[in-house]
Amino acid sequence: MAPAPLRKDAARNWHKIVEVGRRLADDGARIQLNDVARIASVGVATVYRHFPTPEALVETVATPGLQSLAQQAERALTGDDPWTGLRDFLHAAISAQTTDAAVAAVLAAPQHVLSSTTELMQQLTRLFGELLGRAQAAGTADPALTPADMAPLMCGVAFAAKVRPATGAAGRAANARRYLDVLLEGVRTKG
Amino acid sequence: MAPAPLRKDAARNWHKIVEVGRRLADDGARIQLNDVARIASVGVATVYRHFPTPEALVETVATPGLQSLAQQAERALTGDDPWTGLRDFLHAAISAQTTDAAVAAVLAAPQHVLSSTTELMQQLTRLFGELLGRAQAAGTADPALTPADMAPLMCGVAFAAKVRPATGAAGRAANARRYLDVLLEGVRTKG
Amino acid sequence: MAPAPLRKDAARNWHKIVEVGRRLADDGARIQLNDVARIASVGVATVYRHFPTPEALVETVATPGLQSLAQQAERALTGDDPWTGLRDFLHAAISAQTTDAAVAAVLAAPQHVLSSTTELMQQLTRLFGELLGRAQAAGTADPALTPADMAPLMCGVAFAAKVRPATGAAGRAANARRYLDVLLEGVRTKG
Amino acid sequence: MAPAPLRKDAARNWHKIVEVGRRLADDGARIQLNDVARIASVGVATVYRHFPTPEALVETVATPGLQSLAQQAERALTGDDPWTGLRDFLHAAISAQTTDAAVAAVLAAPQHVLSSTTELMQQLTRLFGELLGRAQAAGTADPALTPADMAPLMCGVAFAAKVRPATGAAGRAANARRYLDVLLEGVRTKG
DNA sequence: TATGAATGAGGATTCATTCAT
DNA sequence: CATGAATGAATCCTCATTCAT
Repeated sequence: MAPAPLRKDAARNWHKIVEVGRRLADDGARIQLNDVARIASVGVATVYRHFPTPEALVETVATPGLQSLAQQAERALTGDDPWTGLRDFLHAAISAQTTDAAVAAVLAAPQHVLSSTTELMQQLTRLFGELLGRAQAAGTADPALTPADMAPLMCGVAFAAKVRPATGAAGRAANARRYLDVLLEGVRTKG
Repeated sequence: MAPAPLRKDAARNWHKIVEVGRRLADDGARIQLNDVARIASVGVATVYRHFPTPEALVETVATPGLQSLAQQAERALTGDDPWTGLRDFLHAAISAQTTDAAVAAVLAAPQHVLSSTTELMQQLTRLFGELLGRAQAAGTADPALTPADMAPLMCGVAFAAKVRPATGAAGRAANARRYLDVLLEGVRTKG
Repeated sequence: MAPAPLRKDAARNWHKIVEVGRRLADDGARIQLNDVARIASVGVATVYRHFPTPEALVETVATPGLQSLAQQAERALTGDDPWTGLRDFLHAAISAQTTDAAVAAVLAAPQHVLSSTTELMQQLTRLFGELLGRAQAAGTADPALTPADMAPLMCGVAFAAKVRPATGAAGRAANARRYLDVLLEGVRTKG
Repeated sequence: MAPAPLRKDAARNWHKIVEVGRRLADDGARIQLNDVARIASVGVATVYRHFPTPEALVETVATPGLQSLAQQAERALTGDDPWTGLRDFLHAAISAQTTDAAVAAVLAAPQHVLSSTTELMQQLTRLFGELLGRAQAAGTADPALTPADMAPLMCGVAFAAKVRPATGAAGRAANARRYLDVLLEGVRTKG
């Protein structure tokens, strides 16, 4: 989220660019670095220096959301009830994707251009795995699932909510929650 | 699937174009009418006359798959066990999406350009609804779900399988089936 | 105006095409033979066989108007007053151009593709010359003008009226008349 | 006529483009931005940035001619003899159109894309009106004419000269002058 | 002769990226 | 480092004309 140490003016530009990137990513539109530059009132080359590709910008935009997600996972791991921890975290994951299109894009991407993003995603996958593993060990989660299934499943839920016609962001978010609840019912092992 | 009655040579071109369209759609790539023309060894304008937009071609390519899906739904409705009917049909839907990228694209599209596609999708939604309704009436499916939820959920499952790294088409298909089974477990009402 | 002797069905097509050509020419739009074919519900090649180029069609459309103009010129030559004859004929020429865009196009064209049009235009130029010559001989028309000036001047008046913003065809025609009257005042030799 | 303040290299390109535009406009041909780019040895997009449409380029090319015309009109208004002022100015207007095809195009266009051109044309129409009004007040010009008639009439004269077959630019210019003289004779009120 | 599908060059425009200032 | 003009390949689409049926 924070740029490498930069001169003060460079840092200001960096922030302006990321801010605009966030706005454009939210529209779901494919980001064009030229547009970003124009809207941010910054030279194109400045954008290109900071973010060589649109993906780099998207990943940067997504970083805070992903970090917060990782923190929530770690907090969930400290709780007593494995199932509750898993469930609450997955709700957070869906909420993050619904709120922040950049997070959804990065979660669904087959690979990443920033090494920091790659690390973050590995961390996230590990945390997903631990949460799932705890629940499986407790006998409350389908043992057939693997850590690598969790992120894709979350992307699927978010995608389903995007496909489903809905009125407004709130409606879409509500659908996403419903769909996640159905899925969780399938993940949970019935006693 | 079949073109409007055409002259023999026109029909040959139509088929060549659709064939190429199917190949390109399978790659998941965004179809470019110019490429289609080149690969099909046909003039650009010929492609444009038959299919004014890429969407028109994709929908045409998807039509047989969607029709076959509709037939399977109708057959499923004739079975005795509501749950089995629903389950088998949803497996067919996932299989169709995994096999035929055009089907996946059309199912996930917010709207369609061919009136025939629109009708087909309405028919499909209706059949989805009937299958779901029968299962709900029998007390074996979550009553909170609506007919309009089914297609999005299927798109979500297919998307999840696409996001999940896998080796080969077979691996992806297997993942899709696993994910659908998890979801079905969530849809099914437990006695 | 009349086609060369044709089979009955060919003649019917010829008329349909010319009729559509007249409508399209009236819009002032550059005629496209393909559009003509579509609107006339006739094959493109049929249009091309009858009229190899748009100009051929335009000239054909203009022919009746030009012929009627020639007749009016000949009638004007039989009158007693040279000036009245010239004046009335020029009014007719302006009216023809205002009414029939094809006439205006042919009159302003540097050359023609149909030999019949070429002949008609030569005849018209000759008649222009005779009317002008009579008036000049009577001392009522500027002797500096030549027969070859008349058609261009008429085109100029029609063009001026087209440039001048006006409401509706009637307004444009009225402007054209006013402009012609001013010009005639300049042509007329004052006693 | 002058570009907005530009970087030195940008200004050089701007001038090259306008220069080529002037040459192509003189041919009377419909300007194609792509040709302009090629002939000016400049990227297409460079032309498009400076002049989004051919009209914008034509209007820019015409601007110096129109400005000079406006200056001549203002000078003509300072003279003692209203009729001489009007006459000389109209000769200048015809000469400008004959010399510079872009001027003719802009004068005849129903509307303009550059606001500067619109303003220039309004100014010109006002000056036309003042010159005409002075002559009418002095009883030497047809009171039926309005300011809005002057530009169209000048376009008509230029058009007539273009229609009239002539040898070389000089011949065409001579015809235009003759036609204007005839028209002026019609405009002038005879004592 | 009539048809209309086929052609593919041509035209307009955009966009990601580089580079001179 | 910052700027934004320049680039030109790439894309999308139309149209006049031909030719197979």
